[in-house]
Amino acid sequence: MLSDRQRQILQIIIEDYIATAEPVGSRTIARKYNLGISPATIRNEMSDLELLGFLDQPHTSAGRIPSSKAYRYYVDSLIKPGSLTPNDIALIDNWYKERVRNIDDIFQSTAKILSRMSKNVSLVLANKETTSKFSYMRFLPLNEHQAILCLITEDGQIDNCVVEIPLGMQQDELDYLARNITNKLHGMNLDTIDSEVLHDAHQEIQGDKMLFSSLLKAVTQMQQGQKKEKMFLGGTKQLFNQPEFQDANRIKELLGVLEEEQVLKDMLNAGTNSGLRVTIGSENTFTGIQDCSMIQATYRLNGQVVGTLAVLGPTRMEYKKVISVMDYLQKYMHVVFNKMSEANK
Amino acid sequence: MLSDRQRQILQIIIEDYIATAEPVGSRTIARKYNLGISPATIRNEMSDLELLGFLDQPHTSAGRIPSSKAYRYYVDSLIKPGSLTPNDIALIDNWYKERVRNIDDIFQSTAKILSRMSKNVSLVLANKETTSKFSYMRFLPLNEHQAILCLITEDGQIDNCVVEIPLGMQQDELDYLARNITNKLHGMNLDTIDSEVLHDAHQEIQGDKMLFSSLLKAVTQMQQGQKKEKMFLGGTKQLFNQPEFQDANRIKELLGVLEEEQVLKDMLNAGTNSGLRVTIGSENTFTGIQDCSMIQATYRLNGQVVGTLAVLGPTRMEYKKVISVMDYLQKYMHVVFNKMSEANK
DNA sequence: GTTAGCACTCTTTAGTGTAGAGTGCTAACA
DNA sequence: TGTTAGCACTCTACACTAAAGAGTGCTAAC
Repeated sequence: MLSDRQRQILQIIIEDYIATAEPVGSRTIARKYNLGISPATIRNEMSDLELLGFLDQPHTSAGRIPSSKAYRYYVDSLIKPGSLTPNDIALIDNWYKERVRNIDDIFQSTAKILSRMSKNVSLVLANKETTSKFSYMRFLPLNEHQAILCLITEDGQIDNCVVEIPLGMQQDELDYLARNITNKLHGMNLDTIDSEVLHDAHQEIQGDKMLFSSLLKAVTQMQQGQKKEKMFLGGTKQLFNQPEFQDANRIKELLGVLEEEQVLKDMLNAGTNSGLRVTIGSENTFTGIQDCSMIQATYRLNGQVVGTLAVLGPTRMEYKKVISVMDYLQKYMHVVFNKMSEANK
Repeated sequence: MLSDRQRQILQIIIEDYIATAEPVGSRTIARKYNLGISPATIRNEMSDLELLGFLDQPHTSAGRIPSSKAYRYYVDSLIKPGSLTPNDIALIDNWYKERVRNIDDIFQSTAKILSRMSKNVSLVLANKETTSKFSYMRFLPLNEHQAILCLITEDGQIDNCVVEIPLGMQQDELDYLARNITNKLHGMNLDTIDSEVLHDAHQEIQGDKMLFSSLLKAVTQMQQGQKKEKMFLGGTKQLFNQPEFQDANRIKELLGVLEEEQVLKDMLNAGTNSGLRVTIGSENTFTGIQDCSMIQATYRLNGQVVGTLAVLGPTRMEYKKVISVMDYLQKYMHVVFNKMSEANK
């Protein structure tokens, strides 16, 4: 529906605006880019593009800036999948080598490098929703009155809580008890164990309420530990170097959004189905970021969603670059994760 | 060294400026406060106070604002220990009742209420530096190749790591090993155990490097877990509602400071010796907050520093109110902590 | 010692003029 | 019919000016 020339002009305007943050005028285009047509012709095309809703004009004597519709068209139809420069690739590779010790480090490092390369805020959500299977339990002695109740899953996770020993109960009785309960629960998915399932165990404990509630507490604690979502933010300061966020009130508003961890989580979880998701300006349903764009990608391991990466910035964002970076990071995380699980074997 | 009248005028200027954030002029004072003297007299006194270094003048035709020296004098000599309003007390009491489940909740809640009542940023540093004594270790079975190494301290803390079982070694051999090492280490302060101390243990393991390094790893992991300082921030957004922080660049600078967790920790740890510490404006040695004041208090339990509370804001701070709030919170945390350890008994 | 009076200083706000950038329209051209 | 040169027009940004307002410092009188 757009002519080749219109597409060309639109792309130039978008990319020039992304680079300079200044409205783009017809003369600028004619001067900077060699299209072989005069400013007047460009003006006519721009006028048409504005009617079609692709361009906005801040005021009569300013150049044009791209509308949300233009960015959408740009992302969907104009961008060709680019690749990173060798420099960028080397930067990322070294980045991880120096920093990664455990899983949290991976997410943390990813947040940092992502914000650094995108010059915007990065959000990394670690979904630790893994469903492990219950293996066995033990009471480790502590003192006369207390013991440590340990739950162990088949994949080697362990959780514990301190319990009161019923008066007069000996360690061998506790061991017996642990064995019996273990027999009942062994091999069960951790998240299917609830107070009802534990009811059988209750009989083992012969109605000792304290012991039972401790057991329940340890189980739910472990379940929650598994479900935990962790959010890593990077580059808040950088975001406020963007020329669109130089106003104190705007900064405060954005800070408000970034402080609400739950809102951020909701935002990231809203688009976990597709591979890569770009939400542009007014497409955002969350208040406070309607002049922002967000690019997010989920990262899966063995089919399970392990994390979500996202970059949040002004609609005037380097979509091409950010998308390439996220693409690469997605692949890279795979490698890093595999290395890590190798190391744990 | 100051006359009664000078003290009175100084106090009025400070408190008026704290309340309004506007330079205070001689006519304003004469109009608002009934001192029985004319603006001209007040002007003379103000002139003297300026010479003495207590007042500054932004420009010739503006009123006066208090200098750091004035705030210092105010805090040291003019403030009378005030008490909170019943409203405030009720607010705090309810605040904790609703929110506190575990230790981290206490710190988190404290940060929130502190920032809310001070209208500035609150910092709460939880020093978890407790030195527990090593009790015993165990190898819990996991699978043919791996076991879970558990370290238990006398106060019931437990830490673990997954270790490779040397080829062909049986569980009873592991148990034997654990018993022997336990005999050597039992009762030792956790932080005195290092690779040298573990050398004896090394002989027990008969030179198995893997096992030894796992043991070392578990011990250091546990030591680090003990040392962990945790920082809770509250009310960043509120700080930027203060009229002195309405400039985008100033906001960015402050954000930079608040993002540097290590700097904040150093700031808080710098004044842990005294009970209550007020650092005013240029007294601050950390860059970026030289127009800020910080009020901090350490919270001790059984003589050990458990946490540090602090409020960071512009030098124009409601010292009186903040000091009372921190006073109260300090006492209140004591109560909450005791309740918590009661519950754990 | 206190105070009224007054000149002086400085900020703030509104208003004016100008340069510069960019557009839209029209008429001429290929 | 598409393209372009030319020109009037619009709007912003910036500099400059003027006037109002707040507050001081000084002096002379009480």
